[in-house]
Amino acid sequence: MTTSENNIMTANSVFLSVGYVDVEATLDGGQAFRWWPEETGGYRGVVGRRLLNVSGADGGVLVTPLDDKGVIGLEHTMLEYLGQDQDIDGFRTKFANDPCLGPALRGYSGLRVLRQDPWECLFGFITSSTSNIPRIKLNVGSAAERLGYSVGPEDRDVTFPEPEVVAEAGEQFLRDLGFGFRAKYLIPAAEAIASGQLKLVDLREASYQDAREALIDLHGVGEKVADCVLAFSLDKSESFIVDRHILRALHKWYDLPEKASLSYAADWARDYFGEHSSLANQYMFHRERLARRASEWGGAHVERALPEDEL
DNA sequence: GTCCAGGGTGAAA
DNA sequence: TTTCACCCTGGA
Repeated sequence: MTTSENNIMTANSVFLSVGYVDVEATLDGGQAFRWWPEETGGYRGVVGRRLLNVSGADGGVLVTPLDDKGVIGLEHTMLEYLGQDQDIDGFRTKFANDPCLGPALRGYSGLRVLRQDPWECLFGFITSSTSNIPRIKLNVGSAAERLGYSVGPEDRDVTFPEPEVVAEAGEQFLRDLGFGFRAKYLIPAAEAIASGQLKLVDLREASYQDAREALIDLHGVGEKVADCVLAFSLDKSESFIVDRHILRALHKWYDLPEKASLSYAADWARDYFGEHSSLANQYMFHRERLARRASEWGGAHVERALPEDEL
């Protein structure tokens, strides 16, 4: 990873000169589930063992430690977490004239694909099955509060519990926290990782296909969840996540066969977007969400001609 | 109060 | 390939 010399470290915070980042959409937009807005601005969360506030700043982000460990190491940690080594410039250039992404990229450049801890990411997306973001945050947050290690004054200021601890807690514990049927998937997954049967971090070095198959071998991990974990924690920028919203977007903007299944659509998109699939995926998802919100507000019909000033 | 959707998966038809 | 149960929370 290259660290920009324009990053500025002071006693209380680190400014990362990484260009404009939409902190809300990136940290609290469905990639990660343990970032919370603070009344004083920015988002509060834990990365590794560090309790942080991350806020948007002119030309980058400002990272402020909320624990007593100072700023040492934060630059490296957060550049990595924010996916700064991804080929954002190449992506922007290559798809500048794309029917869906072109307009989005011209008016909007603040999305990043996070590089999270693989275990926390896997836990979060197994939990996401037939759920919604508020509930996922509720579930993941409560499990972390009960099982994680405290690194700050608030209940939420905890590290994510190790797989051993989750495995030890057991299925009924998670059911009592409101995980529902997902509890019976999470415990075996925790056991597989705790035992070393599945070495998650090693999948960063594996091919996309091999890593994907290894994840899908876990009960409760299908193609969608696997692609989320691959994109958001295992360095697989060729991963493209297809849910029903993305499928609709693909039909709207591209010449996709009428009756394409989710699986077919994902293959098509990976072929089309290549190594930029995960970035394309985030921009498409965000654009679709903005359009949906706009229509829910009873406002302008933005389904077809998306006004660039709303991007 | 009821109804329903929510960034799915696995098993059975 | 399609259908259905699986849990449960918040909003309509």
